[in-house]
Amino acid sequence: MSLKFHISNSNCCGNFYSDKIRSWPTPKGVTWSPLSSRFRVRGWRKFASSVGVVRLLSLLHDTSQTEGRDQSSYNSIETPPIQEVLQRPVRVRFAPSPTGQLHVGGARTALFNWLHARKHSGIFMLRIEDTDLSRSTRENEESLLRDLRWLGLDWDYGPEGVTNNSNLEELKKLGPLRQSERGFIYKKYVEKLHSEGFVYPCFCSEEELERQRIEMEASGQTPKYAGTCRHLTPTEIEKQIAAGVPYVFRFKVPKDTKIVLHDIVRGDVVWDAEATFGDFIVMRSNGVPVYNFCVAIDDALMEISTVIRAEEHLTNTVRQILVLHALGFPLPSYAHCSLILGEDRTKLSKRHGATSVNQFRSEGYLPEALINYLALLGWHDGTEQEFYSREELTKSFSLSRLSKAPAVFDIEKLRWMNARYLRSLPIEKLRTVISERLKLAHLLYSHVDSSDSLTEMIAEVTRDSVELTSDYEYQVTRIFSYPLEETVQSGEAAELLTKEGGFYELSEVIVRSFKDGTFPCGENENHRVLWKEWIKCVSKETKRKGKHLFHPVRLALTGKMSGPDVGDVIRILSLAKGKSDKFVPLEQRIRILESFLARMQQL
RNA sequence: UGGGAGGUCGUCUAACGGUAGGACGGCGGACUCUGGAUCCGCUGGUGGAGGUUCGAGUCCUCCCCUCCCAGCCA
Repeated sequence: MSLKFHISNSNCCGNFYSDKIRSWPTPKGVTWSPLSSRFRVRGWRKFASSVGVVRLLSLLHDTSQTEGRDQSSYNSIETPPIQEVLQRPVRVRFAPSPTGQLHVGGARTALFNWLHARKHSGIFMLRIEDTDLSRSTRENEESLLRDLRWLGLDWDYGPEGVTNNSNLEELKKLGPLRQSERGFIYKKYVEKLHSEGFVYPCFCSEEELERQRIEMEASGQTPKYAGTCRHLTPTEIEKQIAAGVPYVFRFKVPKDTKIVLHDIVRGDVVWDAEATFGDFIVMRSNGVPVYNFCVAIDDALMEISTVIRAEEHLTNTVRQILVLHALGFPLPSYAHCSLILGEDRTKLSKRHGATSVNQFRSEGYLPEALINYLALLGWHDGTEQEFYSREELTKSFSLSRLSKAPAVFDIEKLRWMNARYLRSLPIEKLRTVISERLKLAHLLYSHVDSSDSLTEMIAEVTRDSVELTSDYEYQVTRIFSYPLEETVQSGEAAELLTKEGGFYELSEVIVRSFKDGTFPCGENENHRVLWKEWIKCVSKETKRKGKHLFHPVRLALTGKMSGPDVGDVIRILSLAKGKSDKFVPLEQRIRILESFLARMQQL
């Protein structure tokens, strides 16, 4: 299908704005106070409903709407039936705004788009929506791209304006998909809409609009543009322009127009255009077009088959459909995915703690685990499967199985899933991860190879006690340390320090065994066997077993009350020689233990 | 407030109108030591009220609650 690129550029509207579009100055920062905080009139509705007023009012409203109106004059703009769209070649996009880091909500939207494209051998594009110049940065854009790559969500075409796939060369005609560089395109379409009477210049100042809003709220009305400039005569318009009054372009929201959306996730949704929005701005006074306009244009030019995005944009679809329809573009289909919420059931944001993909990476989550978790948040394939490889996801994914209800982000479950992924990692991969992490934390000399027996041993010993890759730092630091004094002073070992506790008795045995060379120091390849034998001998000699044997031995040799198998710790200490300077070697531990015993004897 | 979308264990989710099931968490037990490992067990839910039906999470009506849009943000 070929899309319209033709622009009617000549016949009207002169140079009203052509000069403005050239430069995109930084608009002043606007602080937005949410409407909810401006509306404090909660009480009356409760009261009214109790006496049935609301119902009565709504009935009156309904009659007034239909009364004396020619039903046939009611227009309907409808998105194509879902079945029909599913026949089209798949072209989807992820369109983030570089106003911050990629968060998990965005990542999930990107994932769903990616899965849909890959499943149907379609095209997945990345478009940067940076029309808010004051909040968008190149750093954010770069971090966005890096995070998507880390997640393995590769795009076929994007802001770079290049493609590796020779079959997709035609995409290059779109130009780079970065909205701040596409002003000239949007400008043409504003001109077209103006010449055809779909948009009009509005000279109301921001202060004036704010005043109107406050007034409307005060009188209990829904704040909406009053249409002050809608019916200005050409003479009045020229006069204002001549006087240098700044102006925006507003879209004339039509009367009696029904917007019908066949949403793949939400089903059929219907709005009355006029009841939903006042005339909305498509181009700011500084010549920069706004989100709802750019999205519509770009989705059309990119020939997007299905817009897959978050539910927060559901109502925005009305404005976008109006723009598309006015320009004669075919409508895409839409799939509005439910939102990800924080624990308090509000939209996930920074105050909910870790929410950005970047944070999850640095905290030691694996991309596969994050992908798996996000896919299952609001989607399932009807089976009870919980673990999906990327290929399995691609195979099973279906937009029609997306959940309508929003989902609370549960970091506990993500941790659990990450742990499962980490533990099932092949040993070679695990060793690489471990040695990278440990070197970064200076727990391992940088020259040590990841295939070293030390990393292998660490991988094996800590396998079941890590959930995040960053846990290796903590685990190894613990294994390397010998905090005997601290543990004793904390009082948690009090029981072991009594006569029955056995700490002194077993410490004596250990020191003696170390001195006469019968102690398994971890040098031997067969260390585990030797260690078991040694434990057995000690058990026989001291007539202790179970926790009465292991607890005191653990304390004496590791200085801690818990940790991995003590024999394995001894082996790690031996293997660490010459590979790290952050550990307390066995010999030193014995010395510390000896002096501790001596001190205790004096008391 | 107007328009729109939602509501099944604490959380994520299943259930042609036919036994409310699984997973995370929590709790308990087992593993001749520890446990953030593993295995086993337990816990706990259809927002509310009516109605239709032999039978309702599912269909109907009303109510309640949550979220989204209502900006020269996206």
